[in-house]
Amino acid sequence: MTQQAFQAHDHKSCIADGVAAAAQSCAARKLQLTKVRQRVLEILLSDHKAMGAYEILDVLRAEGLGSQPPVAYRALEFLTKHGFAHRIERLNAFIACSHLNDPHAPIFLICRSCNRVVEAESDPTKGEIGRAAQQSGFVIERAVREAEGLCPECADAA
Amino acid sequence: MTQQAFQAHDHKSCIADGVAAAAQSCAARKLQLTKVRQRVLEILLSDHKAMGAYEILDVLRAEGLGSQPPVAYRALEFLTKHGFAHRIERLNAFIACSHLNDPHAPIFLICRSCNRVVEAESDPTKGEIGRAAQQSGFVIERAVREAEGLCPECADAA
DNA sequence: TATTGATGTGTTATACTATACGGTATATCG
DNA sequence: CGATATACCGTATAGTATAACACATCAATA
Repeated sequence: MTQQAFQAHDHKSCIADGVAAAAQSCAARKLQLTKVRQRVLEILLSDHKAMGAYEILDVLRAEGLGSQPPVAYRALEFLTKHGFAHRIERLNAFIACSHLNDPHAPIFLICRSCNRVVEAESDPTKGEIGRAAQQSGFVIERAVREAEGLCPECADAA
Repeated sequence: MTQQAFQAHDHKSCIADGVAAAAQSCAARKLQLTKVRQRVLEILLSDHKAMGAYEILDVLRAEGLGSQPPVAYRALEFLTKHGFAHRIERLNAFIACSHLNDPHAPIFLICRSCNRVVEAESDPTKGEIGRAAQQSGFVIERAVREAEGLCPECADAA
């Protein structure tokens, strides 16, 4: 785990750094980080919670950047496809990536009390899923690994 | 992995055994395996694919067992709550449990080509997710572990 | 320059997934 | 029996996601 969003940290830098890293990555890969895409990334970076597509759309709409669902979904598709954001299946929601470096296979820890989400990372072909796949000759292309529970603070409070 | 649904097997017994085991388990736990609940379980057992709630509802409707979404969702809630079926988050769909014995933490291998799904099993507190949680003091209550890819047969075909 | 193709945006309409709520019936148990 | 909980059904509505078509931009190229 390279980032501990359950703990206090310099959050402003999360946004600035995230956008800067994405911009650089897009430039290097000849991808277009357009206005809407960048704004959606900023919105996702603005906290460590997962946001629904319609929640994001509400923000875009208030800013005149688009009013219909496809606007949000298209931006989210771009961001997730290129690794700048991830989809949390359990929540039908999206979150900015916290490992904007290399291709990676995220694990998410979702606090059901404060709704914060932390992204960890580890090779899915290793571990239990990989072992199960190997036993049956299954070829993994994508792995969903999400844990739901209580973050340290909420666990203490309870 | 105690069952290899990617391979040929006596499928009729999947249904019969599954229903019998569920009936027995319900009796022991004083749960009501009502007509609709049992029928939904049979439908899920009838193949090793995940089925959407509305797909199940279509069958119920054709049989006069109910016509509105809540009918299917209520039965599915019962079945998943008591471990007779599982929800596949990645697919917004449901599948019969193949380990009708003890409480367990399933792993699913989803073939994107033939849509078959196999359930494996292993303790989620161990392995990568547990390690990530432990590092941050996160308390896991439920884990989603789903791999998408190609089953042996479809991988060979490709 | 004119054409073409690829990509992005905007909008309308619709499909798919899921639950809240109100009312009735049935089971269980003191 | 009466009380409580559980299951049921249906209506209505909420929440999530995509198909399809029109228009704009830009880069490569005939």
